[in-house]
Amino acid sequence: MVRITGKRISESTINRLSIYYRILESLEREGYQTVSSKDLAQREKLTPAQVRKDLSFFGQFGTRGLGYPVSELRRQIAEILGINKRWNVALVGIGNVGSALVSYKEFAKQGFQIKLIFDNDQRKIGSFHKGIEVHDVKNLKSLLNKNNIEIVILAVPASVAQLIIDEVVSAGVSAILSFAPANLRVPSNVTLRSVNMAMELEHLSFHLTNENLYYTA
Amino acid sequence: MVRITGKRISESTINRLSIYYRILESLEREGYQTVSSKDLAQREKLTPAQVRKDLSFFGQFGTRGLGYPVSELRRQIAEILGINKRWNVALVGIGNVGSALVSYKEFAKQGFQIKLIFDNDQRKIGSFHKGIEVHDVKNLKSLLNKNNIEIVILAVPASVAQLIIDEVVSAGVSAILSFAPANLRVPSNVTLRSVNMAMELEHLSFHLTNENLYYTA
DNA sequence: CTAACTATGTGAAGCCATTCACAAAACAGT
DNA sequence: ACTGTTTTGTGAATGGCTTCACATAGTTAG
Repeated sequence: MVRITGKRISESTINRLSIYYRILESLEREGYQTVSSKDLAQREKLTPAQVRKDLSFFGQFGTRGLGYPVSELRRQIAEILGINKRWNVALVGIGNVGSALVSYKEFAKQGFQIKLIFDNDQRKIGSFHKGIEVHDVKNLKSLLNKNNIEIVILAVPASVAQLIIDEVVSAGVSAILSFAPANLRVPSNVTLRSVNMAMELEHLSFHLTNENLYYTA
Repeated sequence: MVRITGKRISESTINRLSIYYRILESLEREGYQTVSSKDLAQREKLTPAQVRKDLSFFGQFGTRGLGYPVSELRRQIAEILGINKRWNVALVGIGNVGSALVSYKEFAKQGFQIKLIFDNDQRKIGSFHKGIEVHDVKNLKSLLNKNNIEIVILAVPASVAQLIIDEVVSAGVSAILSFAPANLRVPSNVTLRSVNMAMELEHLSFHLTNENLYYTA
């Protein structure tokens, strides 16, 4: 899908970069100086070739005969993933899921800073969550622009998700993370990631339901 | 990966079954009797061939020249996904994320019933959430067995996630949904789905960071 | 400095999911 | 009943991701 200097980078490769990043964080804490593609692969259930191929899309980071420099590679992956900078995030919908997300420490740790919260419930508008004021969703577009919001997190009911997405897109935001249990559409220049917990559970129940049939050759 | 009567079913096919299911729910509400693979595909951005191939793994549900019967197909997919029955679910970790999950109505709607909650915080143990008592995680294994828990949802810090997974697995549970931002391991007979919100955001920041380079041929 | 070893980087091969294309089957109108 | 149209179901072709395999290059020990 994605190309960088002429090469196509698959979504799975990006996923694995996130995984490598976490492993490298651990290795750094554990005091390792270098790590081989073999060791890196063993920590997950991947092949060494996969690790090398993934990294090769972005440059040459290793030393033959020695492996990859742990700290340096971690830094490089952070740069590739864009998590070495700060991102301005807005959250739409401060119900159960939204509240949990505001308190989710992992976000801030990685540079994702929630700057604005929106809701359409008059009782919530004006209240504060973790020091952030809840704004009326009517002012969504103008406030997104004024605050240079780059990423929007959606924690709203499925029924209104598409409406809000359209507005967010028209405000020029091109990265959206949705928690609505709905199938949503965005233009091709916008990246939408969708976490659908119901779908995850359906995967599990599928496997539970069909586990005795997996190998019915 | 998965085989049913000799055919390999990919994870993506299962994902799409969930999607078809939601579309069919809508179509049913809208009063449609039948739907063609073409119409079904158009609602998502899929090809008609994809829809037909996905369904063909599980049987023949359509009528040539006419299409698929909406209600009947929805019912059939529900059966394939195993969401026509009730599942006993336990939740481990009743922090921010855990609390949101307990209140998440979509779960119950699909037959996923949270029967037990666990935590290791003495202040939380004995309290109630939506009518469900919080138990000491020390009693995890015995209570999972006693209550015939089939699915476990993990909303615990990354640092303890693997420990709890190991215990859950040893209790005989073979379906786990984790919200811990960690890379986790399970035996091959256990299905683990992992929702890692930090990874989702990293995807977004990758795309934001590299969007000007996508087509640098 | 040399020899033996280790591990990267990458073209080629293999494999798996998606798409194509068409025969088969049912519908609809006459 | 017949003809033309619609749409499924599926083997074959395609395309893309993963794995293989090896040349290359750097390390380590003597």
